Amino acid sequence: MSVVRRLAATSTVLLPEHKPPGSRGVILEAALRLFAERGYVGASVREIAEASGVKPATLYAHYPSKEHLLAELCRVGHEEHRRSVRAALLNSGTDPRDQVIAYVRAHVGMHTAFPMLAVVANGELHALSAELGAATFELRRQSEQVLADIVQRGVDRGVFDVPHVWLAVTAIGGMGLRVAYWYTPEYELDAEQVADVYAEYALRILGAAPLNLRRETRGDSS
Amino acid sequence: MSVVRRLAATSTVLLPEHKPPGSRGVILEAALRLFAERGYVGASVREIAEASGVKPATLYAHYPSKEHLLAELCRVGHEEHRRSVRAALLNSGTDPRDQVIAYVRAHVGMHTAFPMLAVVANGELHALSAELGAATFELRRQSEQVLADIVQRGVDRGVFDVPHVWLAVTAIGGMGLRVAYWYTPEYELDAEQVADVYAEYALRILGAAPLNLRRETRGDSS
DNA sequence: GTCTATATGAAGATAGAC
DNA sequence: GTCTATCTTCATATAGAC
Repeated sequence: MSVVRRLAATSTVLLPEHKPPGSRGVILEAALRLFAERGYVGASVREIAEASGVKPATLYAHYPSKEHLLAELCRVGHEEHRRSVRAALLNSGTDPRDQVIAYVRAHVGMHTAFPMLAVVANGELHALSAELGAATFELRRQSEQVLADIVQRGVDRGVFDVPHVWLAVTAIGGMGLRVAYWYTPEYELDAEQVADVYAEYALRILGAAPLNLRRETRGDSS
Repeated sequence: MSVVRRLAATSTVLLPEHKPPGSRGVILEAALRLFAERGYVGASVREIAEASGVKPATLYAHYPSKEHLLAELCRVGHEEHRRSVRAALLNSGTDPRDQVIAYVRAHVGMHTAFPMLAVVANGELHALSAELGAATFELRRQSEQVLADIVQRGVDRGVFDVPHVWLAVTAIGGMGLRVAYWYTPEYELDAEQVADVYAEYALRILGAAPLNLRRETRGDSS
């Protein structure tokens, strides 16, 4: 028995739209939990099968290999991330500050809503072969670029003021990534509140005029 | 062959003071590299032995088990982190802003100087049994608490203004942790510059009056 | 699709010579 | 301390009946 869990979350949380029907979906969900808790290499096909209520051989009727299970989870995770960020940006207007708020709320929201998916998709991507991982890797690169473009546009307009654009992107992206490891629904703040606070921190990193929480705590809206 | 490396760094960087003399040290360093690149479960005793230039059985003359190798690396990593933060705080005076700068520079500096050690000590700690991991886990808890105390003290003095103290700690700590995964000595900024920029971002998260980089870019020092 | 049974290799660890 | 040789268990994956 280990001294610390790899992540705090205990429920799998894989949406119906992420999950194929029947045994295929049950197996995928079991793999998600075990990959998240023990890592890709540390979770065995036997364990995944047992957690799915089938025998190990049955698994190979649905997925050609354990690696294909990981590839599907990485793909689903990054697609959920992209879907969430895109939807948020479509509702955010043209102000770079609003766009950062939208991006960070979606980014953090994905990591609180699907912590296991985020841990696996980000933290186990390296275990995929070039063939199975290339598509997902490209999705990840694009997600970073979207934020970088927003930040750069804000800098160009004089709305943001940062010592280094790319380091702001790594800082904002990195603090959001980590949320998947410690967040649980039992946390004193709910996911919305965490996302709001992190969005405020992102704006502060960017040297942007405060929009959000400060309005409530100080009453000095713009 | 994988599509992405788990971390960008390629050199092991284990200081003489971290490393026992003789074969014991060579084995520890080989384990560090392999645990960092493939994870604890993904690196085999055979590989570690081969990378050390010894046979697998020889390894057991120095460490009672593979898990003991990981335990030593986790301990060394967290002790280096504590040592670095302590030294920085002893030179930082009593102003919470200076203390945050000192903490973040040391925190980020540890993650740029010893990326493999940081990745293993943080990212593989969960693989340790309660018995072997308890001491290291306590070190990690204390490190977080040190930052939390600094932030709380700044808030109490009215120097910092944050919507949520603990979320500021997770944000600042988390963005620093991630540095170990992407930083290499070939990066366009050197480690000092990265640490400085991240310290500035931490101050901004905390709503502190700018001290550092702004002075150089704007000339409005306090 | 799911099973039983198993092939094949690699894992962590140990015995005992030198 | 280091080696050769090996024990035992577990890994991923497959064959073929139902």
